[in-house]
Parts: sequence; C-alpha cells; structure tokens
Amino acid sequence: MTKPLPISQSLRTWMDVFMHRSMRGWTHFAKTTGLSMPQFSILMQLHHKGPCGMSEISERFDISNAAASQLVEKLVQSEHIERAEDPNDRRAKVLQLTPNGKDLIEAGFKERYKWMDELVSNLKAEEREKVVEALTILTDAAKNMSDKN
Amino acid sequence: MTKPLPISQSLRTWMDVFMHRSMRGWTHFAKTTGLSMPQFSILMQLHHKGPCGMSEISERFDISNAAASQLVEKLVQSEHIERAEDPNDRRAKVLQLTPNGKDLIEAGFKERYKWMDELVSNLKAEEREKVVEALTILTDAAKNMSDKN
DNA sequence: GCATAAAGTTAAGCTCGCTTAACTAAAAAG
DNA sequence: CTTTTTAGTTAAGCGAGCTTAACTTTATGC
Repeated sequence: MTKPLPISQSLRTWMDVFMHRSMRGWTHFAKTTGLSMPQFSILMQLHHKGPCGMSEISERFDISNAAASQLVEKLVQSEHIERAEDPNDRRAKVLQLTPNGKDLIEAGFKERYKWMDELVSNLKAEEREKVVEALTILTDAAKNMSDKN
Repeated sequence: MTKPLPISQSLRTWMDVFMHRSMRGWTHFAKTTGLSMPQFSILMQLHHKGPCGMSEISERFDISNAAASQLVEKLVQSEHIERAEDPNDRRAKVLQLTPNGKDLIEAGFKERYKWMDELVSNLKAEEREKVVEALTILTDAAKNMSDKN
C-alpha cells in the first residue's frame, strides 16, 4: 500500500488508471459490434436518459439536426432503436432502445467492466467493504449534483 | 445515504455515473482543441506510456501502420508531437509529446475532472478520508494487475 | 385564419480516418 | 554479401460523419 495522498491527487491517479483501461475495453467492444462511436454514443445516451426526441440527441452531441437524423436512421435500420411518432406533438419523434439495442449495451458494459471485476476479486473482504462504502458516498454525492445532462 | 449494495452493484452504479460525466467533458474538450478523437487518443497514449515508436501506436489502436503514420504526421504539423529518429534503429522513430502537447493534455485533464473536484468539495472531511483510502486500495490493486497496455 | 416558428428529413458536398498497394531504407538472417 | 524481414512513408480510393440548404409537416402567436 502506497503512502496516503491528498484527495485531489488520489482521485486523479485513480481516474487516470480507470479511464485508460475502461476506454480500451470500450472502443474495442464498439469495434466488434460494427457500430461507429457516434452511433454507439447515441445508444448510450438513450440507455442513460431513456426515450427522447431527435433534437435532444443533436443538442447532447452538439451536432446538427440533420446529422442526428442520419445517425438515428442507421440505428433504426440496424434495429437498435425504435423511432415512433410523438402522440403529443406530431412533428416530434420518440426514440428508444429496442430489446436488441438494450442487449448490446448490456454486453458492452460487461466487456467494459470485466477488468474491474477481476480487480475486485483480488481484494480482501475488509478492503472490499471500504471500497463499497466509499463508492456509495461518491455515487450519492454525484446524484445530488447539478445534473445538466 | 442509500442502503449498502453488494460490491459488484455499487461498482457498476458508480462507473456508470462516472463514465457518463467524464466522457462528456472529454469529448467536449477534444472538440475545442480542433483535434479529432483519434488524434487526441494518440496524445493520451503518449502521455500514459511515454515515448514510443510508430508500430506501438498502430498496435494499440488496431489500425494500419499507414494510418498511424498519417495521424502522427498531423500531430507533428500541429506541434503536439515530436518525431525523431531512433538512434538504436534508424528505421524506427521515437514519438513523444512536445511541451505544447503536454500542456494540452494537462488542460484536458482539468476539464475532465472539474465536476469531480466539485463533487469532492461537497463531502465532509470524514467522508473524504474514506474515499481516499478506498481509491488508494483500488489504485494499488490496479497497478498490480496484468498490465497489457 | 394566417404568418411564423419548430421538428425532422433529404440531398449535395466536404473532410477525415482508414485500407491496400507500392515504395524506401535499414536491420537481421543465411 | 546477398536475401529477407522490419519500420515507416506516400498515394489512391472508399466510407462515415458532418454541414448547409431546401423542403415537409405540425404547432404556436397574434
């Protein structure tokens, strides 16, 4: 065990390691699915935020409506997304993941977190408890933050 | 504080929140730099692993040597990377970040972790201690893992 | 009701990343 | 010393994402 560091330092060190490894699994998985990163990111957004309209996609990713429309069209073709008319506003669409799309996201998470599970399996019970406690603290704090997604 | 969860659950919840927020800051920052994600990723790799040759880039990102060469060329043009001849093998090149490139990465990290700093600032001293301890445990464990970067 | 604004779509055209193929130069193998 | 392998570059061409512009359809303001 290394010497305790100030919190900003320990946070940053951890985030470096974590991000680097997670990203690897992430991009690798995206490649195996045949989807591009932008397409994949849209599925992720739908997973995270639930059903939404086309404009929310374009705002979230800072692209034009046209671009969003084209990307979504591909995801509809590949049956990862369902695009229905919004009953409350017939100009708008309601986009949501199909079961197909959900399965893919789920598989992606598994891939992404595999190394993490391995990491945890090497910890002692006492260490695991501490980790759970800390992560719960962080998760709660994150949920209470201004959530400008 | 929510009820304690099993470790796999608490890990996963945390990672979802964390990844989603970090990625937002990340892609946003990449856009402001004018660099593409592939270009940005190469800078990240050099930051993480230090100087390396062209082939290591192409292997790491699973692209052809030609593609790596072209991407690197752009980063050399924009003065984020220095490309020198390897004195031990004159076929090979040694790629490394310029001060310029390092500054950019550093700024990216700040952007990426801003929300995290904000999050931590809301914690009580006692909570912070627990977080530091847990992150140190995780970081140490990660460093001891098979490191196939 | 009519003009204006808003949500999406479609098409043309650009840039960028990537691949394959052909090439140069240096190291390793024999 | 010659052959083969390895590291990297360059060029041609493809596909994907993105933008702008023109358009359709539905909602909103006055």
